[in-house]
Amino acid sequence: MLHVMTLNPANAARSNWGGDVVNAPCERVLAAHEPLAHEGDDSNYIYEIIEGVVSSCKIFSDGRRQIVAFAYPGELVGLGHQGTYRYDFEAVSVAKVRAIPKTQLLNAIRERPEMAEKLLDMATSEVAQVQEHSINLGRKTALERVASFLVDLAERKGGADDDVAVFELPMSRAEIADFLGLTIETVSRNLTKLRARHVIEVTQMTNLTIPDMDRLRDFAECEDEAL
Amino acid sequence: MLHVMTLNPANAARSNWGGDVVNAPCERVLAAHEPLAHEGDDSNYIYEIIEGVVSSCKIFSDGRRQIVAFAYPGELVGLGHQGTYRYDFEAVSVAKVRAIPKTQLLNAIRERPEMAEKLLDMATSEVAQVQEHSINLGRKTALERVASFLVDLAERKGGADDDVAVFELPMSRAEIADFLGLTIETVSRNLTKLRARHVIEVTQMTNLTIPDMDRLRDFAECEDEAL
DNA sequence: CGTGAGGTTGATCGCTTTCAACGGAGGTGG
DNA sequence: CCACCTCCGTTGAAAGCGATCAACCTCACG
Repeated sequence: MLHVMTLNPANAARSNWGGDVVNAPCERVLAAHEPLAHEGDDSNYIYEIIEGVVSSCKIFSDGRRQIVAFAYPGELVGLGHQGTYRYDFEAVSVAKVRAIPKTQLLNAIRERPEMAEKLLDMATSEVAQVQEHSINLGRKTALERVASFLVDLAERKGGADDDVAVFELPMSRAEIADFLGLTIETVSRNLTKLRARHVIEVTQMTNLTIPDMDRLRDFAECEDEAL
Repeated sequence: MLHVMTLNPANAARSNWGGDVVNAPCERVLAAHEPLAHEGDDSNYIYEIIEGVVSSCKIFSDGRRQIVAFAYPGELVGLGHQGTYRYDFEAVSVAKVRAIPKTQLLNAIRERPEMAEKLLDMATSEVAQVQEHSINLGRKTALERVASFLVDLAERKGGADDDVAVFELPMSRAEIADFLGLTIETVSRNLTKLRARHVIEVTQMTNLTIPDMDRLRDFAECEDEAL
């Protein structure tokens, strides 16, 4: 049965998709906010996130931005972009990525069928993530979106199904806003609202504590949080 | 090089993913609004759309709905839903689908590597579609969303890059609204706004004419409509 | 200690929602 | 054949949520 690999931190060290057997890994370290590739660039490489977070962002001619996804360690960026990239890719915080030439990936698929299966798993789990996010964008209030985002982040970072979560926010308010389809101000207001109700505790801007995940989940209005 | 197959009507008759070589196709005809599967059902089958349109819908406990995607002929529904389906699937109009047992699909992947590649293409193109839609939901105004939706629909139905498009709207205002993250009233208002500006012509509710696609594209605010 | 970037908070505006009424198409039964 | 009903779509008026505009705060850095 096809199954999606869990993308927990324990997997970060080794390659999820099996690319580690290929030599010349071509790793690249990115500073915070350093671009990895731009929309329209030739999509010669697919990038595997080793450490940190990378954003996929669409910028409109009038300045509007939408971050389509954050890619975390173990995930791929640039898969399925034929010819040229459809989005800007940029490191959110310091990040390390492995550049995989598309041609090499193609060969790997052809030679090792289990590789294709693994990539299919990753692609379908990306579909699931983006679909879940489009539900947030389409039908949730600002508060619910912020709460959903924090739930998602906490489940990635923190221990699996812990009741309490402590973690760092790698992204700025602006990036959260552009991901959630809101403004910086609205994100800030709703974070303080959650703080006021003691759903979250914020220490020095970038450090978060969630004393009760289930309470946060209530604010996210997700009946099926078991993704 | 990986490339996504074009999902134009010409391909609708035969199977896009190659499943036609497998016998016992198990076709199913659905009436308008007939459910194909429900969220939480065991995901034993993947469905290939042969004719018509099928929606993937999430329903909240408080009644809010979000249609995550419309699946058109040649596309798959249920791919990557492990264990149970994550959404309700339902025919928008009369539809014909082919039910493919998951186990059979798995075997096909293992035995025929080019099948895995094809499925990967379909999955990545689904990612692209959903990402594009989440941009609409996150950063576009109601008018832009409606226009974008019509552009998308016209490009699927009408001749490839025709200047003028004539086609039928298979879905109701409610379904459009739930797809675009709007209300029925807002969809209606913006359709009349487009009609008032002679961007579209509506005859008997379900029949649309777009005299100038580029003008409609202007309203969609998509600099890169070449997807 | 001055400066600037990022974050918070407040006041107002505007787009979309909500509530409500109306109209047309299709179906049913008298 | 027509009255009646229901569903769907449209249109109008009012309300509300998030955006916008603006001020202030905090902290890192020179």
